[in-house]
Amino acid sequence: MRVSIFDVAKKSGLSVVTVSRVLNNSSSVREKNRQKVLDAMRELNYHPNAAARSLAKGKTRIIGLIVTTLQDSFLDEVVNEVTNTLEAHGYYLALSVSPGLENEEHYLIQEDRVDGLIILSPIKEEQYVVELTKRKIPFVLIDNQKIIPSVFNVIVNNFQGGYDATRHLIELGHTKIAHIRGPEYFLSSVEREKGYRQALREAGLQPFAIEQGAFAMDDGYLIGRKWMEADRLPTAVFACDDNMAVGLINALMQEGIRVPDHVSVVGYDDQYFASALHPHLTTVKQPTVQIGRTAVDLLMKQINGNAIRSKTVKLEPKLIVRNSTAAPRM
Amino acid sequence: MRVSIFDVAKKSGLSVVTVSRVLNNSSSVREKNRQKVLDAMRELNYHPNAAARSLAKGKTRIIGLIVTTLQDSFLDEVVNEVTNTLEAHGYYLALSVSPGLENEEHYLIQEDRVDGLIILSPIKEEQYVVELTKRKIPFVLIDNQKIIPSVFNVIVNNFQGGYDATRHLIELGHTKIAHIRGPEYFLSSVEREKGYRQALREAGLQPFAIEQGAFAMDDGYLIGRKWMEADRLPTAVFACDDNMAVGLINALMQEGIRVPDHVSVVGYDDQYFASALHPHLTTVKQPTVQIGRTAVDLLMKQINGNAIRSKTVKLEPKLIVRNSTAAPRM
DNA sequence: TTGAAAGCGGTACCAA
DNA sequence: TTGGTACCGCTTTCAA
Repeated sequence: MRVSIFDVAKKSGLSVVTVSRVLNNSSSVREKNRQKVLDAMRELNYHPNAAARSLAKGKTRIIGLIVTTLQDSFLDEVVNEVTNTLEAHGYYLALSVSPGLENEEHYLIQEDRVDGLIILSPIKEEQYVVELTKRKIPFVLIDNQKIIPSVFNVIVNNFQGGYDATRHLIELGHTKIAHIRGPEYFLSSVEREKGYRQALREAGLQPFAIEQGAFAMDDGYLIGRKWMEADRLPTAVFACDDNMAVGLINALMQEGIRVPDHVSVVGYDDQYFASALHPHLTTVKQPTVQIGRTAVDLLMKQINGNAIRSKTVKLEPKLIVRNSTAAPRM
Repeated sequence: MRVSIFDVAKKSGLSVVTVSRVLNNSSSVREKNRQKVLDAMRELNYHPNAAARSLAKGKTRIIGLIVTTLQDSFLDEVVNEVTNTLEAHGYYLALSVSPGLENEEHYLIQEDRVDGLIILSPIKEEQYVVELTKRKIPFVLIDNQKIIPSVFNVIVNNFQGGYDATRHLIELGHTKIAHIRGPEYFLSSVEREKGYRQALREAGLQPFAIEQGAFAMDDGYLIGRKWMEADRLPTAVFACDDNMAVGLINALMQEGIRVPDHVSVVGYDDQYFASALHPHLTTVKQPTVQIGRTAVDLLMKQINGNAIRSKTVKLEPKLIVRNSTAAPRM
């Protein structure tokens, strides 16, 4: 038989109300009685029932985080930070992997299982926006595609990231700088490319080449091979993500073209494997900790009805210089 | 104001009981009335309250999956399979990242938020076993360290994996076969090494060298450098995981030693990056789909009180031959 | 500081 | 096939 709050009340000789107060760290419980209650709980091996608490309070103390994939270093750090920040607020994280909201039947929102939701890099964000707004579930979008002014979101300055990466190559003395961009339906890809172009323009340079891939290592690899076969290699490349950067380096090294001696390469995202491989990849790191913290912050403010300055928070990425970039050979 | 089952009852002109029946797809509701209820639900934009249902039923319909890290391709596939299999059983998955059960305060088990738990590659599994057994929460361990006969677990035949990997190298004609093993406190490491040794023994060969790493790319890299500096390279290597295998290849290629032309390398786990990099890594793949399915299966049987043959299910890994292995040069 | 009683939103039993 | 009602376990008034 399940141990309920009544059993604890009986055992401790106090009422369920007092037990409940102890459970909620309420003030106004005589210390002596609090101890009695705690003792009874321990002896009975009592654990409160989450469903009953949620029902009575109208809150679950759970925040959902919906991600589209688990294959990303980015994710790991964001999840950690979100977990920790939430904990400080007395909330728990329920992670859910879901490619999209096809049937508007996601269990987290279906029955109000969460007090709020964070949605990471959504593909079809509008669906979430519509559904969650309708259900009045507070939510925050991270790294979303379209900026909807009425919606809370945390985004990263991708233009700046592309700019900084390219600027770094220019400052090293490169002039033949190519770019491997991502799919155009990702806002981030487009912005990074804009940053690349802007940096070149300011330096009076032309793009040496611009190729396109879909964030797969093989895309970078094949582009590298193509360049080598055409015997038209840039001296520096800014790739829209680490996968393509590593793929490119892989192709070059295989043919004995050394990075960064012959070609410098900059990636984007700071994936684990990219920093672990030699040469350690120069890349642009997302401010993962800040992203996680900010998202929770925005969510808590919504839930607690606090005033909010701006619904959109834009964070800055950070160039991390490692060993895949160097001055060009003369 | 929240829309409750009473509102639906009123609107549809039926009782809450009937509404509840519709909600649970109960038989014995006149089709006409069912429609009335459904219409009312739609009009009112009604969504049942999960907490109330859980409380009344004594079940949450949620299964927790606790993982120690998100940095693993293995995980992604298992999670997908678990999600799908659970769905077929009418359950939802709540994923939680937690390094261990330090304070025995994991929210998933703290307040019976789940009907069951799957724990993936736990470090300190005893803590879970003790706590969950005490709370009578059904659970299944995946890839656990110690086999506890009284506990349900899904494990993989790591001995076989090590054996197959090594056997593959032997069959290619290699005789100078080294091994990079993992930390000895992982049962899987120990078993894979045993498989390696057994395969060699059967072929009348001696280990060419055995080094140890901690599943980091850099470990493989440094071991590779060490071998090269000592000018004592094996012609084939079986690494205990893909990270170390890739790190090793990285070191070799950097010095112009070609894989598999000069050295063949086999990894373990089939991580995404390992199969994407060139040469595509020959590796041993965990049966992720089967693992996920089996774990859910064992859990459901526990929950439903079905008879169970064996509490431990051992699955077989599978060697995947790609381009990092070839016959030795004469 | 404490407790009695009325919910929170469903489900389940029993009777109609 | 339908509905009245007790109840799931906890929190929240309100009064003492």
